[in-house]
Amino acid sequence: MELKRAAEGEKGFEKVFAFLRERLLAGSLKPGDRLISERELATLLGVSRPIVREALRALTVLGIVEIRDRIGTVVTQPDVSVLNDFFTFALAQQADMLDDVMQARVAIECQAIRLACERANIADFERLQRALAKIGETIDEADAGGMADFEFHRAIVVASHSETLMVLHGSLAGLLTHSHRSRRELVQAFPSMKTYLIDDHRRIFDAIIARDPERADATLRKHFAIGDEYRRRAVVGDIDRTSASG
Amino acid sequence: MELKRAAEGEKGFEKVFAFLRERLLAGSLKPGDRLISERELATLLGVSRPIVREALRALTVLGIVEIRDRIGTVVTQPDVSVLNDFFTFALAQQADMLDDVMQARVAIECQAIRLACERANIADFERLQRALAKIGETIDEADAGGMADFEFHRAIVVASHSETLMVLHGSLAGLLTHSHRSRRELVQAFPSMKTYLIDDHRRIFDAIIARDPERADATLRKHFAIGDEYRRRAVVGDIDRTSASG
DNA sequence: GGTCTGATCTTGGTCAGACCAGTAGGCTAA
DNA sequence: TTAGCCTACTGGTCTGACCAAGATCAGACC
Repeated sequence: MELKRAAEGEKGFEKVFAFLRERLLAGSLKPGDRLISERELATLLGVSRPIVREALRALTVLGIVEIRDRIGTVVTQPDVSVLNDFFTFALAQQADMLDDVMQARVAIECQAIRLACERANIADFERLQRALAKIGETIDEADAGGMADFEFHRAIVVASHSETLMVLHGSLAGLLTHSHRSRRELVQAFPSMKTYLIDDHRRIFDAIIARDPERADATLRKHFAIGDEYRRRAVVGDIDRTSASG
Repeated sequence: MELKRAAEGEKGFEKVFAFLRERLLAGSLKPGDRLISERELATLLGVSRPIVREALRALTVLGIVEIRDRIGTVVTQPDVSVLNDFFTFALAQQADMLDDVMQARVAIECQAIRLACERANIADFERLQRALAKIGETIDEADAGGMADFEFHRAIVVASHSETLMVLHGSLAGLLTHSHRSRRELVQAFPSMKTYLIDDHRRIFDAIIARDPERADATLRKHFAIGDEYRRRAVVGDIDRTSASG
């Protein structure tokens, strides 16, 4: 049935979106490629231009393509920054999602550190070393400290040389920054956290240098656990009883 | 007279998007609320309806609102599943990345199995049990066997009760179905794989039942490693020397 | 011959008005 | 009162048009 429903049974928007998704997933549309013009796309798929624009706009907010005024629409390198939009909205109402996303972060980093132990090269070590040093230097600054912390963890993922892990980790970064920030703010209140932060990252670094995946994973996992513990105790005002860091 | 010059100076789409974002972040638009009609929104902001639709479509792909045909646009509860689109696109553009994507899958599942050890309930156990049984039943069938294999691993992630991990795993799964298939095809050629497949999954299941995260993680990790080993040896035609499974 | 300039084509950005198809709610008729 | 219809409203879409500015290339100028 349905006379106007073109070849596929999808609605206008879905049709265009599906058409583009197909090409994008199949690889016939790669980053850097320029799409055909909106008008052509419209006539090609038998829909109106506003519909095409809806689909392109959808892909834009997904960070898949970029609409350049008077130039055309080009496929972009997947850019995780768009996810900030989503996170911003989502966090505005559903703050409990943070813990859940943190699980994914732990997953990514623990796998990354294992790979890093196998694959890390001199450049990776140096990056980790720099980040480690920075953590020490900025231990008293909330903002810079959080940044240094993030850079260290990011360096771990980079050292894994796994593009996929980097993409996923980058995606979660939006949430992590919040987390890192608030964690750092605890430092001001609880001096014992300084030791935890510096020593823990040092141990993690050492494990990578030693190329010991099991130890690295375990150390990193413990690092996260202790961080959780700190935050939990901070809520109830009880801190400085975290002895089991070794 | 600068007719189309927007009051705020933003382009049409940005204006509408910003307008809605404001209300959403401020909380004056909460999940469940219904937006005013597209027409009203258009006249209210001094833009055309197609522009309003672009903005609404953008919010739709971000999972913030839902456009209901002939009903209206309502604010939805944010959920991470919208990231599925993004990840699918983003990961698809790394063509040779199958092995790399596998790393992410290992990451997700190993974290999931740890959480599963803590959080799994009876229903989860039952689902795992069913999947385990199915693996045994379909050990000689490539297609059904691959499906059963996937279901078991999926059940692990579901048992983690982490929405984020489920979403990520779901995204990766699509890219790895091929992998499952080809692995299963090895079974026909190398009988020793039957034992590996059945016993390994059994051990994984047992570890979850025992609620032992470390053992579960290690067992699952070994499971993946052995699978890799099989495939590697299959390439060079040398198989059935995989003694180092214990 | 080579370079600069400008008209023209093309592209995205937007608008206005229109029609369709269901949905919801009020109104009418039984 | 109640069943059923009618209409206003909603999203879904199309058509055709105009604008502004980058891209292109012919023709003028050096």
